[in-house]
Amino acid sequence: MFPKNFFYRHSKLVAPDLIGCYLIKNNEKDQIKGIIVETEAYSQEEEACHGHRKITESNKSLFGVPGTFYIYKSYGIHHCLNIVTHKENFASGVLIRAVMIPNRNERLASGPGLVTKTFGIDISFNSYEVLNNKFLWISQRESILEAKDLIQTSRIGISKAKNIKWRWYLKNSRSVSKRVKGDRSPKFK
DNA sequence: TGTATGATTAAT
DNA sequence: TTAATCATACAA
Repeated sequence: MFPKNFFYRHSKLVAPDLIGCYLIKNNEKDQIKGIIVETEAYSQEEEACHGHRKITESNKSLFGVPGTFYIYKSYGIHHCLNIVTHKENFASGVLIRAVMIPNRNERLASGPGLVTKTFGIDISFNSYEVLNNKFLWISQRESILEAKDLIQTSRIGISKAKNIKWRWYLKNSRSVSKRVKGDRSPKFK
């Protein structure tokens, strides 16, 4: 289980800790399970965060209780899944960018819009609890990951605060959306 | 009321 | 590199 205050920390601390954890969804007849291999942290104090400017109807769940979901629609097409972190009434969260198949280094969903598409996650999960959730939840990873297992780099697809390195991914995973130059992990075919 | 713009993806 | 696509934010 997660420590009591796991999500009550800065998003830049929670994001790397979510790598290796399981994202699980129960459907009527089956269950889908993946290992999180890529995350990004966002926080009110920097410009790329949706809540940097002010609270609105669409971003208000990002200001919610840590340990709940923040889901938004991107480019009018894709849903993106976040876990709210840090503290209430403060915009902060971790974007789940890629997930791989458990026990096999194979692609399940590489890209935030594909994660929600693969799992069938839409806005209806917005602001629901991450733990103690019967339909969609996250469970703790089984093994300890060390810093050498992760690559830390800058976030993708943003126009502001590009210098901040708040993106993490599992080294050697075939299910990452984009690798840094020089990372020679085998590409998924 | 009008316009610009994404925490993207897939195809070129 | 670019089109697709649309709700939202913000200006006027």
